[in-house]
Amino acid sequence: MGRVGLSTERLVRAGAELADEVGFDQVTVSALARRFDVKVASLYSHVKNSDDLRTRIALLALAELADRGDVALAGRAGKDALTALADVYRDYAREHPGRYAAAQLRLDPEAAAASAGGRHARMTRAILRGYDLAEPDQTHAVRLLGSVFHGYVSLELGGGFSHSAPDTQETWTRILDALDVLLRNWPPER
Amino acid sequence: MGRVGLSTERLVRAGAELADEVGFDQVTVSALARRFDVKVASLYSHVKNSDDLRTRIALLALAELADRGDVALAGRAGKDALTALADVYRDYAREHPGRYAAAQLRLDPEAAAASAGGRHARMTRAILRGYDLAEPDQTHAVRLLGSVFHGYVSLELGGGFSHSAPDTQETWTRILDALDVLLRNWPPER
DNA sequence: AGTATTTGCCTAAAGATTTTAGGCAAATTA
DNA sequence: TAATTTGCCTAAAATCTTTAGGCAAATACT
Repeated sequence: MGRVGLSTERLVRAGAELADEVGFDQVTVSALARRFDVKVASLYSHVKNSDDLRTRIALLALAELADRGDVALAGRAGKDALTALADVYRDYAREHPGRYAAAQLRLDPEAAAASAGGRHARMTRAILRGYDLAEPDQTHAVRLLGSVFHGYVSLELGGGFSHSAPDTQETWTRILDALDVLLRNWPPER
Repeated sequence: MGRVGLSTERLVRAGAELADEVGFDQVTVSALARRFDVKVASLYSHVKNSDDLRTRIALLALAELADRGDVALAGRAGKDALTALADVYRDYAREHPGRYAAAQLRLDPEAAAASAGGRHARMTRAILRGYDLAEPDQTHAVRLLGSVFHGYVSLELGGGFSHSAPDTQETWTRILDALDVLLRNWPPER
């Protein structure tokens, strides 16, 4: 039996696909080995252990998301940019639910530092350049946007908004309208 | 060896404690058996399987959260109610991270129907009685509030806001202020 | 080309978790 | 006190994780 050509790269990529197909928590070293028609032990030359595999998938997802964000933000500002980045998260989660779940994995400090997390924070902050917010309000707003993006996408994906009258696209549009208004009229500290 | 007095109740309760201590995804039938100093197989008389156990912990968490919400909302309206319910989620997540994670478990339709999910939706809608929102805007607002509550709490818990200048309590307060303003001036469809 | 070395996937094996089946003794009921 | 139910047990199979050591294919060197 010749060599299949395993590599950390390929394993992580296949792991991400597997996650999208069966759910991130069903991603297992064994399942991945089956997918390559290879014995389980063979994977341990390319990946430290199960946790390492999952962390790498999370890092891949975060990087892919950041890449999409960069593209979406290029040449946009204000509400245009807000909508574009918001849609990046929502669309990615719908296209790649397993990867999106992976991106939510709690990373240890080391992995977190090496992750695209910083890029995400910078992208959100870039959006706010189109609005007139000084610190610390800008940070408050960054956190609000992060919360809404993540919260909405995660609830929608989890079916929290199912069986409901106004469809979720409509709500999404109106929420982004509302956030735009809010950012243009950010209430001062009282 | 006599009987320890296992029951579904006690197992689920202990499972919730275990989740808070070691994380929801580390909650395992085996670990629970060890905690009761009992053989693993003994648990299977009280719980169908691992999934059943986890689902029951999720249902417990959702019910506890709803109970706290009821108490918090009693006699409150408007921004007072908004803040009270928001704090219920945030405080619960901080006190019981494992349970909060459990509450995020994706339930199958049957379990979802039997869950306190409906109570949560009703509580959020109750808050909006203090604001002047007709359908479908009310539903949009319900979804926005749910997104912010869940998104913020989940990001804060995951350390997404760490190493940061304005502390998270400050941001939380300002976000609730902002939501209050937004709900009082909900932008019409354009 | 021929040899040496590294690399990649394998077999073997141990430990853990999940789950089912069937048994015996303690608790409950008659 | 006898009969029945109930609760925890032992046994065992299936799956997953992980480590150790082996052999052959790919790569590098003379």
